Amino acid sequence: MTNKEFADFLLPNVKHTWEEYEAMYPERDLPEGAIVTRYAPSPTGLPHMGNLFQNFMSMVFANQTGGVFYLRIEDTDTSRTVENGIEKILDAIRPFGINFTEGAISETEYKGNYGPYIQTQREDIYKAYAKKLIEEEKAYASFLSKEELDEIRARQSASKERIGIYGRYAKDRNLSKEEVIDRINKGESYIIRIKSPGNFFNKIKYTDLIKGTIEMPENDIDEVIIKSDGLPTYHFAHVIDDHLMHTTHVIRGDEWVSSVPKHLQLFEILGFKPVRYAHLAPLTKNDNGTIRKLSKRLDPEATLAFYPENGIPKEAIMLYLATVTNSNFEGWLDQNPNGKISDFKFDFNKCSSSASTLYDLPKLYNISKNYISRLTKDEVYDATLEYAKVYDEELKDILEKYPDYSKAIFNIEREQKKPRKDYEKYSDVKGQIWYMYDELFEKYRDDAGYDYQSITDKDEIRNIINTYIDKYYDDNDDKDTWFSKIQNLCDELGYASNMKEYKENPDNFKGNIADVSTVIRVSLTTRSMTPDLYELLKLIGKEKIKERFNLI
RNA sequence: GGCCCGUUGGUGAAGGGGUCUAACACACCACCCUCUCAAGGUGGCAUUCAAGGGUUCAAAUCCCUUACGGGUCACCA
Repeated sequence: MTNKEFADFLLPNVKHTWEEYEAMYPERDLPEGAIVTRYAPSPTGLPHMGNLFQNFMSMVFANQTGGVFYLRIEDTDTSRTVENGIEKILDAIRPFGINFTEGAISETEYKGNYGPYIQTQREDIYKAYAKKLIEEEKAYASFLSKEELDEIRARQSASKERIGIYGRYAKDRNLSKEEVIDRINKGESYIIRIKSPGNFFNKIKYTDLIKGTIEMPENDIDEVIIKSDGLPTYHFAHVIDDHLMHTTHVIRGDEWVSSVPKHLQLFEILGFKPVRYAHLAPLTKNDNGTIRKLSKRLDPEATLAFYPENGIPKEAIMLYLATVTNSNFEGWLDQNPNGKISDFKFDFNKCSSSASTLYDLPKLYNISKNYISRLTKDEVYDATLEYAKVYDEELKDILEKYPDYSKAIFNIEREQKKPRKDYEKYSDVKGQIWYMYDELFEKYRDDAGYDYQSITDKDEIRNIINTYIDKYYDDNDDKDTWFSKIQNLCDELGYASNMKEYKENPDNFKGNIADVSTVIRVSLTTRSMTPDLYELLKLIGKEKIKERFNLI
């Protein structure tokens, strides 16, 4: 029996040869230096922040080199695959503006010339290459049962040996074809293992794009490549797919670093050009002084749904991920306030090689706050409305009822060189401006509690606001006139209209212009901290100001 | 346990033999500014790079040991 016949016997009914598959997926026609990379999740659950980060990096490196970023579904563990897993992944990623140039687009469809992009639909391909290896005597059928495997592991562990199927433990390696055929005909189940040519005492070196040069022992483990259900293991599928799809760079979590010797060996055995690896450290957080991995169970911010739910702009998240990717991005953005992420040249050398990447929510919020402050009033209005449509009906109604008025509110101290930074997320908006709308003011003013600061005497408060509205306030005043009238009010009532004078002789006055302004501010809004008072008064208008003052 | 990786201020982090008594950002503190807050301005905030040892004229940067943190050792990905 020839090797070819033997391979046919072990893996029957394979439709194409590996040469045919090579021909079906020719080299991509891309510019020099183009990076082809992918996101390759298992449809076993929802993606988390770490995945988004990985996606962000992959997309950015592919885009800036004129390359390709595609989605491949690794569903070879059929027992863990969840229903609609692909849709769930797509839905979770969609709100963030991650764009795949090719790959799976639904449970059944894909776009691109290198598909299918779902591994269970590629079974024939993996088998074709497994047959090649069997023919070349680089892979073999192994009959080790679960019990035998457990026993070997237990023995190795007891004698403090390395664990795994290698060397003398790879006992099916040299079975004769006749014996293999005989056992299969008797109904024994088998899998295909690689016949590892490696020696544990040799070192291999590889250069990780992020972690730098790493030296590790050669792989000498006879790794499984085809499981008993006929599907490939991750290791085999990775190497075949990334070769056929002409992936140049694999950006993945660093739990894979220790598998690199296996993967590199597989590339070599198959005669493929290896991909370049970039291994990402896990995202961690500082939990009361201890650094630990971000956890979907413990940390809401690990879950992608957290962001849209809280009205955190996706652009801010991208900006944050950009600074996590290359920390010099932040400085660049400072120099180029209108710069876009796509204008920045990301560099693998600038990726942190530390053992963990801190995921810092306060920092994200800071970036978000700056981002929102740079938006125009129309953009803030639109984005807030979009958020409110899904998560805050009351806010949605009020924004839709008063579009122009709302935009005028958003425009206070906005669209200028150093804009006001009020909101770090769209869910902050209502809490900051509710008092500008009569409906909300009536509803919430009692609960809000008037936050008077230094002047708390009721009669004095009434005296200040009544004098002000009757004698001084006019909707048509410009800002300077408005301010000088506030000063006049102070002079009339015995408060210092000039802060410097007040600081020099505080005893000469009942208080100062800041105290008086605060009384007006609080009486109008209930709050001691608001945007520019002049703008607020003007927007609300004399009649309504009067009504609100009468409530005091 | 074996094998890998990491450890710089309150936080993130730059820097990979001399220009480092350590960039930058966030946080914090103080003062300044014709109203509060925000913004802005000025100044402050690691004599030291996990600890110890070594190489060198010279170390945060190279080497060794220790400690701590992370990852991995499946017919899971």
